[in-house]
Amino acid sequence: MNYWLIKSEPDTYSWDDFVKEGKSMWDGVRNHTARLNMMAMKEGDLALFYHSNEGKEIVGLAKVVKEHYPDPTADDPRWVVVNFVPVEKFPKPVTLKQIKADKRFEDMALVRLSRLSVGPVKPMEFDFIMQLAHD
DNA sequence: GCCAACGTTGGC
DNA sequence: GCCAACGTTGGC
Repeated sequence: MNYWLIKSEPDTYSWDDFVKEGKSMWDGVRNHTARLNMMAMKEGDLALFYHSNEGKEIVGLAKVVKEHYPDPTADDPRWVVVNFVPVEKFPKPVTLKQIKADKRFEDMALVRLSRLSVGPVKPMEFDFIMQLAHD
């Protein structure tokens, strides 16, 4: 089981939109590093759902229900999508500010590669986030 | 609105 | 194949 973090601008696609749809095809990723991460995702992997730009906080948890397949919105068939379903909305969203202030997250991809839209999360980091999101 | 980080493009 | 110029993303 691996853990991930996926970013979305809430103006474009928010957590509420995601819940309303019940399922999401994560399309539009046009970055090679992000693509590699998507291709490494397995069914059942968990992903933190982050609101970039507006909010700048991790708002909930999603689960991979379908592994990578070609992105129907792309000209080039090498771009891929993954399907997610919502698992849980966090009672206490974890803000980027909190994460940056906490030494346990200093090596986190979210902090070090701020522009990466789909990044890995270490099991320890995932556990800490889950604690912050629920206490 | 600015700027840093990063990716892409195009001239050489 | 290098690198400068430019565009985009995302935090502040």
